[in-house]
Amino acid sequence: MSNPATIEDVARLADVSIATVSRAIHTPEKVAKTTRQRVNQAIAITGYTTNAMARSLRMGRSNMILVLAPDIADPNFSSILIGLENEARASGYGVLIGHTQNDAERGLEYLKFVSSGQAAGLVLFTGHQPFGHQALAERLPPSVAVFEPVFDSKIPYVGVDDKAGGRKAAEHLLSAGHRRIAFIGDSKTRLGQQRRRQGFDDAMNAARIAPENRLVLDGDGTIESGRLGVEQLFMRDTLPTAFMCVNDATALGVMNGLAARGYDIPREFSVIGFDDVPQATYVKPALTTIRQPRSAIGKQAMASLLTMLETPEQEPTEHLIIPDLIVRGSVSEPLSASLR
Amino acid sequence: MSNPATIEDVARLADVSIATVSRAIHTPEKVAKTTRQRVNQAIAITGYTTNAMARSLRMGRSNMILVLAPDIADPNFSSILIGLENEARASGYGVLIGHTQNDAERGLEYLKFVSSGQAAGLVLFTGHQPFGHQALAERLPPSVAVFEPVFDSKIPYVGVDDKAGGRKAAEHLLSAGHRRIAFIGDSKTRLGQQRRRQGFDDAMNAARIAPENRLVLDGDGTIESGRLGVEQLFMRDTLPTAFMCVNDATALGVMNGLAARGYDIPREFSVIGFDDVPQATYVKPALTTIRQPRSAIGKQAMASLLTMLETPEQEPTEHLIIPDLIVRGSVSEPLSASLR
DNA sequence: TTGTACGCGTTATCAC
DNA sequence: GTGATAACGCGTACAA
Repeated sequence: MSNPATIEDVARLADVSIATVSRAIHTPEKVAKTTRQRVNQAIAITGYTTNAMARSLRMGRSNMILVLAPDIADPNFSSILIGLENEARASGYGVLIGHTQNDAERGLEYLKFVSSGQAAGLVLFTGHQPFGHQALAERLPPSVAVFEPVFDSKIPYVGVDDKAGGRKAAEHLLSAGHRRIAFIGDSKTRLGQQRRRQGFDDAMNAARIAPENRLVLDGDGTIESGRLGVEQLFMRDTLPTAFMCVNDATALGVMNGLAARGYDIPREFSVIGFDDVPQATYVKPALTTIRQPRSAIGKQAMASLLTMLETPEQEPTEHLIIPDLIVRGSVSEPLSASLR
Repeated sequence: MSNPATIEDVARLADVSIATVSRAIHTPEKVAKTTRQRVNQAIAITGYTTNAMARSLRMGRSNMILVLAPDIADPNFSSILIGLENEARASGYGVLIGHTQNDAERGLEYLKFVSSGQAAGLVLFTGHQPFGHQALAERLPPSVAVFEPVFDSKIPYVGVDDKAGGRKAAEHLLSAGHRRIAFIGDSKTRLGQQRRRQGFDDAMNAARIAPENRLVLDGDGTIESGRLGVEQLFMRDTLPTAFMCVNDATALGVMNGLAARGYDIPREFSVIGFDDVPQATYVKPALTTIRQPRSAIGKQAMASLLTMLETPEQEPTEHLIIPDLIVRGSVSEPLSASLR
């Protein structure tokens, strides 16, 4: 008998019906002490564990949450994940991760997984809807987006307040005395990046910085895009005194590009990032940045998802968390100021 | 009708029995052209997708592989994962990730997942058996271990040849002229670490280095353990001229500790790591190390697992891949040699 | 070529 | 307090 024991094996051994076994497990108070004991004994002997699949099939709902991530190596991912997991586990849910690699086929596969009821809810780390059959995509289970809002959808988003964070970053640069600032990493499709850009603009407007002193460059948030931004800027007439980067990866690229040209940070150029990835502390000088409250995001996102599961009628809400500025070594006053 | 369409909805619409629908999907050649077309049309209209859960329950086998990882942020993990995924997908399997955080409760949860047939196979990234019910642990599905062999078990291991790698690293140090070398990161429980240590010993023996010139320190493979190793060594009389670290994290810690004491690498001390994590290139000087052939490991591991699934009678085999030495900037000849 | 009916392991609704 | 039994959605002998 190498097959896992079923509820029937237990029933036979305890000499009761399978109904009684099920009751003994889920509503112990409704079964007589003595029978309950017999059942428990039988369970111990057979090593019975309820078959989660059959259970979910019958109940039409599982206790697993699927987290969809395009890139598992994203330094933001793991700590958000831990927040998600801890909160889920506290409510008796388990967490499974699907790695989509930004690939439609893989997305479809996971979509089938959830649509067949093997997951009760979905956490999207992707910034877009999972691809796949139209029919499947329309029947998404309760879902939340973390880290990046889902473009063009009504999926509730839990994450950092990008606009407020962007504003904080820009203000830090301004208060250090910078007046000509480059924003690296504008985007037409990524909502989070757009919002950070908005915060930047708000701060610049409030400080009455003329538009020609705002150098805005596109970028996709990669290290390369940061390097590229530096190159593009050096081909222009006017250089900024500070770089505000849409995220830390971009900032790392910018620092890299600047270092390659022999410039000293922060003496000659100031750089500020966004996210506070682990890398930010290792680089020299350590990167001043805006910190993502990652585990708080995970915790809140899962909490939202779970309430959606328990009370489906309730309208889901966005949850924006204001981030903190982390001052390290990559920002100082502009060179021109100290020359005066 | 917001519920997903079932096979019965399709059958009704195509005016056939569910058996015919099932056949039309799985053995199209066994159903008449005209009926097949009607069925396909009905499928298209309803947006039907077969319920993977019911299917697995009926067939007693799913097409998902579960990957168990204690720490999703391990820089070694993601590229091994991609190797696993590509290979799995080529054979029609999907990959799901369970993050155990080295926690027994979580391990048990995932164990239940597989034991209820929701995953056909298991990939262990943990270095130990998943914890849980004895009964469950004994009924593990076909499994392979990657990255780190599973201690005290017969689960086949696919990974780097740690001993050969350890030997290569030591030989590199020796051929640079070092004769007093510290090994940081010995372990009594972790097989991979032990094997690297063995390779180290082999090389030292072959070079006839006296045991008193081998400084072996315990360590758990974390950055902290590297720092700690440096501290411990500096409290002794004799210092090594080179550090062979059980992995890159340890090496980073060692470099960190050395830098904190104002030493120059590689002029005053040489350091070599093992793994070749992304970090290794960013640090200064860039770390000379042994490279894990990560995606090859993932590919081979999944291939092994899949053959175990298809032909269960076959004896599983270990698969050791010889790693390459990656020479960067953290090793040079010992200071004493250049002083001569 | 197609349809009927059973079973996979549960839970829940009835009766007793 | 307990036991039959009907679902959940699917695949597949077996019968037609």
